[in-house]
Amino acid sequence: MVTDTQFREAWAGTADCAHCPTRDLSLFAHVRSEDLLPQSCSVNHYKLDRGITVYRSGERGHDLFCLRAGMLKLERFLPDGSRRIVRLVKPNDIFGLEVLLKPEYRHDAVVLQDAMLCRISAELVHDLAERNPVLHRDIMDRWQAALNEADDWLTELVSGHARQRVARLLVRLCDHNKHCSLLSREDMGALLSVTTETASRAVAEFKRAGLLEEIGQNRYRCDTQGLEAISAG
Amino acid sequence: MVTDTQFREAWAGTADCAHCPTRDLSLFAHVRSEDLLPQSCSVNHYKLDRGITVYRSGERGHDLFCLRAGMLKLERFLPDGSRRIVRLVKPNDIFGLEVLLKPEYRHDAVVLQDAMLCRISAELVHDLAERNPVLHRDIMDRWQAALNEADDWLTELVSGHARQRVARLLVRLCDHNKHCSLLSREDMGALLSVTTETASRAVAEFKRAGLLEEIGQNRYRCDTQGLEAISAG
DNA sequence: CGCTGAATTGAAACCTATCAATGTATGTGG
DNA sequence: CCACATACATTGATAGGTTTCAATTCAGCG
Repeated sequence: MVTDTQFREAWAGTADCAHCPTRDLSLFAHVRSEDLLPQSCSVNHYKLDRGITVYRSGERGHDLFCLRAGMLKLERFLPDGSRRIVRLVKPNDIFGLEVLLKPEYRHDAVVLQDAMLCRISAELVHDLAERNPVLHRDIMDRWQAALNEADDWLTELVSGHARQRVARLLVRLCDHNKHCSLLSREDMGALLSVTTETASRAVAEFKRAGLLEEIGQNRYRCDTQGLEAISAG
Repeated sequence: MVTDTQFREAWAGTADCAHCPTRDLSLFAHVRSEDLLPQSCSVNHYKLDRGITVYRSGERGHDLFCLRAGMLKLERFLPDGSRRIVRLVKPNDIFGLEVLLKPEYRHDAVVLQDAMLCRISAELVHDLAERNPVLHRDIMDRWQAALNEADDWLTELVSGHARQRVARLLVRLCDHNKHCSLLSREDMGALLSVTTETASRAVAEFKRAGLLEEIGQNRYRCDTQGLEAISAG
């Protein structure tokens, strides 16, 4: 987990939520601006490098997070030690919501791409919700969003042949320009319930077929049409 | 879906939520009793037979449900027509929560074992929440419960060999007496991402090995220890 | 008693996991 | 700057598991 010391080192400033450039996309979109002034709304943000674990499953904690940039994975461990990624966190997603109910995290949260994130205490959220009942709805929206994502995965990413799953994942990773950064093959495996080698074979095959074209350091241009054709079977 | 006519036929009475025998386990556990009197809290309950579809994915709706007895599945369809079960609903679980945010269901909800359920309008929940802020917390608890279930499935039921998955499912289906009713092999397949035949082979093997002993019409006594050994690999 | 749908079983083709080896990029110390 | 170590990706070969397609058995029901 990130220790207090590490948080201090990774500290990137105090957030000014009332004037957040992406406030409309944040959890506090509908909270009154006067409730978000720094004196009553204390939120810090941090820059965390790839590989850092923000929190671990079972660990006690009172903060939830909003990812501003980069990417994270939420993962769980099985009794036999194997690992499964259950969600990817993208910019403007909230993670660690579970601390609103119980001060304990339910996943390991690990940075996949250098991240910028806001740390928000559960207490603050509860206080704001009391004065801004509309926030309850926004919180529920976030919960539903997480559930939708989980359901999507259950339907799309764990059924069908390995190459279909990999293709579906790649399509999901693409941005609006059809560009994407790949996960490590091991992470792909942990996400799709296949082995590292199988994930690697599928990716390599897509590269050879020209469906993935390298345009930089782990940046690829994707032939989303072709990949979708494979997704469908 | 269940039409209004069918709901009328399946109608089993008006619920008296204030005196519900399982109120402590219900969504309204912490709502003031005076707010649950029949004149202000209109909830009907229904008896639905196996095979009935309560609602369909994409269908418009304003009611959520609490399952009192029996079992349901929540399923989704993939573009290619294949089917995946993403959750099982057990007594005292809430389903259809998503209508609190948007009047549209996100799964097909189908009765697996003859069910008794309460139908609660989203409007009622919103009204009660306004007067009983504590209800917000209970709603979030339900959302988190659904998410936990989804995550559990993502970690346990879709990884490992087919016989492991079937074994894990059977353990989950067992009640406190180690008794359970099996799903159809087709449903098991849709739930575990394996084919009907593979699910059947695993179940048949467990029967032969004495891990499942038939004690009645689709009722089995399970050797949970043995099944857990198989779950582990 | 035959009908129907579900469960089971068999055999072959196919796919994936496994184990092992090779290739490739990055970073470190001499 | 190069040699080397390390981590990760890729590839190959084989064993093993799952799907597929087909046939058979079984159970409930009119």
